[in-house]
Amino acid sequence: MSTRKILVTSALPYANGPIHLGHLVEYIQTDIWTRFQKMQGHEAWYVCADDAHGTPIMLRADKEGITPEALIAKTSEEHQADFADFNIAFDHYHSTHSDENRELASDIYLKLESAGHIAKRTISQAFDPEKQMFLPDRFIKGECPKCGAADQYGDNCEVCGATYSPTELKNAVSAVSGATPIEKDSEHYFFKLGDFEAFLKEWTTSGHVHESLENKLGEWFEAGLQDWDISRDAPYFGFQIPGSDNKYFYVWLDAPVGYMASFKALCEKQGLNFDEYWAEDSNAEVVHFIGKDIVYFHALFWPAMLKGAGFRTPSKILAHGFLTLNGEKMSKSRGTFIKARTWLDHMPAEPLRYYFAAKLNNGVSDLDLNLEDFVARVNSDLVGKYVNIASRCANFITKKFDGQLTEITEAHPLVAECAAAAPQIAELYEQRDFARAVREIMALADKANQYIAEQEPWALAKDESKLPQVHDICSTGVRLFHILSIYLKPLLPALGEKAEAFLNLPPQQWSDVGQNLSGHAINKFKPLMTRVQSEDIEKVLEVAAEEAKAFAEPEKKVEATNPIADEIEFDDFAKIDLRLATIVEADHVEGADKLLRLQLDLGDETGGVKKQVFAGIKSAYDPEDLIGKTTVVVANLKPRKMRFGMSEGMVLAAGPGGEDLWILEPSNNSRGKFSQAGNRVK
RNA sequence: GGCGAUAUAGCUCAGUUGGUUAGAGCGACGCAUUCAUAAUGCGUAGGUCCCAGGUUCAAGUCCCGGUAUCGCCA
Repeated sequence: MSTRKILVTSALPYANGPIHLGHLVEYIQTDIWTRFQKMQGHEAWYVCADDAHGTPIMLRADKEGITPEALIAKTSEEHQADFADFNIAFDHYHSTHSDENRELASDIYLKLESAGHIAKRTISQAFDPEKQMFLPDRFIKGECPKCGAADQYGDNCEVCGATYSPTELKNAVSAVSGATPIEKDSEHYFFKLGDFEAFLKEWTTSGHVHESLENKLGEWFEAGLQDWDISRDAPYFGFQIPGSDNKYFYVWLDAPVGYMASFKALCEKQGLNFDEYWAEDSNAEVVHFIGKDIVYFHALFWPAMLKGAGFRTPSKILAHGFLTLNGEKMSKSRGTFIKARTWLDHMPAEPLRYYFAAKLNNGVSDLDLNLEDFVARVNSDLVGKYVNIASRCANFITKKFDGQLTEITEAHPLVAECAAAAPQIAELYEQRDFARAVREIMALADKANQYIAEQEPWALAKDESKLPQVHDICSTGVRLFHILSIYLKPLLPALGEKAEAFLNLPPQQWSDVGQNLSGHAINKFKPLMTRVQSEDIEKVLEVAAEEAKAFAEPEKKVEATNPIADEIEFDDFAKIDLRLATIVEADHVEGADKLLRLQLDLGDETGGVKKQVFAGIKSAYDPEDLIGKTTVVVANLKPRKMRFGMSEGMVLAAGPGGEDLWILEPSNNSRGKFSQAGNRVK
């Protein structure tokens, strides 16, 4: 088998927040695949970086009173600690805010520009006059133009699902300063994606992306490839575009370049040849693992950029689905948003690696973390089946045979069968069908346990003359455990190391599956892993629930502008006779700015009392809309002489004033009954 | 709203180009066993393959319509 050169990447996590379990699906998937390739003896490199640019990071740093550089340095440290503790073994972890990335992004841009793939034109965009900055869609809030829902973002409505442009939003405000955005012109730079249509059509349908994504890509082609806006105006945290005054690369332009930049840094560290992997004629493999949400960037923009700048294009874009928790989308407010660190505070990393692997295949379907299933599956498979094989054999070897294995016949049917599965399991790893690989491996573990149960070494051990048989059986069991350990090692690197320590073997490669352990001395068995406790899961969920509260509360912490009045006795309230009344007449009052004159009918219960009331609701109601409505009136208020006539009561209304004023109207009840004028309000 | 994906046992999932009686693991129940971290082995129960049409000798699988869930809309 020839040695492959493979550069592997995971999508770059954004430096604006912590790593959560959803992120980990991808990093664990990528890590398993890369570890597998390394075990095969291939030259595989796994690089990643923090995605450190863009408006959200700039604003967050501003809010925290630190520089963006300080913010991303802090985040990077946290991200790397999280990854390390999940045994994600990057060969290099970089940042898109790095010299390598600046050089590469500029280089790619300049090449695209000189080849005529960059267009410049002026567009009009929302601008925050207070902060003196252009506002991305996500930073404009207002009312949905379709359904009127309040507090919606500038791109789509979370209530009715409508999509629109920020300029259509009603009563828009800047989420940054609260100011009303204005429209402002600015020159933007565009990458002419359409120039690459023919290339991309060919590229995307020739095995570089998963076929289930071809439909989706087809849609995009059908809609027509549009120019991509790659510039942002200052202030912006990013790289200045060469040859421009105040234009910066849009974060998504330099993000994928970060893959190259991280690898470049690795090259300097390891003395590798960058061009061997990235030159146009490179025969190395470049494999990107991504989530299905960013296929557009990786399957269209990215290969087009590389092609246009004279670099090689990716070998594979591998997209996975999203993580759900107990069947539901992870949500910060519902307390199902679990950070990597929260998990690690209460649980070991490897069971999660195993569980994800057991459910990952090469498709893009979503993956559910069912916590009950997780506990049962991990304990049953790993402790009950796999570790148990070593555990039940080791004592005999240690106590009766001084830790020495016997002559193991590789021709033993079960050993032969187990070892013969190597190519098939390797192929499943290669195809990223980890779920199937896990099933195959566990089926072999079942067979090992069956074998030991049938042979009953514990029964034979009672008879001195049968000890050689016991030795054979248990040595075979250990050998089977050895093979299974190699199969599981990409998934469970830490457990694999413990297994190697027990087996007294150096770090195992895939080819060691065939290694004969005859006469080999093993070490005393120590429990390799402990069972996952559901109480620990509970703790994780409790912390997530706490965080959900903290997430929800700040919104409620508003200053009381209109505090509740002093307490009163019931008698005080009972003195007020509130009645339902029908508005029978309503008209404007000559010479009054705020008043409307209402003629009210207080209904039969009052003996048909009619009252004239002047109400200060002109700013919010037209008289004709009021006629026929039933409302609430203070019926026993002492009449008061006003300039325009007698006011014999008071209509109740709520709201701060102006257009924001609402009179009260009784609602129909659930039994379909209607209230009547004259009913007392109590 | 447009487009896409998914729907199979209590739970999590397999089911290859349509082809006998729809499978696995976990869970439940029963039995056996005690070397092993209450770990293993044998067995039993459990399914209207989301609903409704259609194609076919034959549909979990193909086609059409619907429902639900999820995602994407640069």
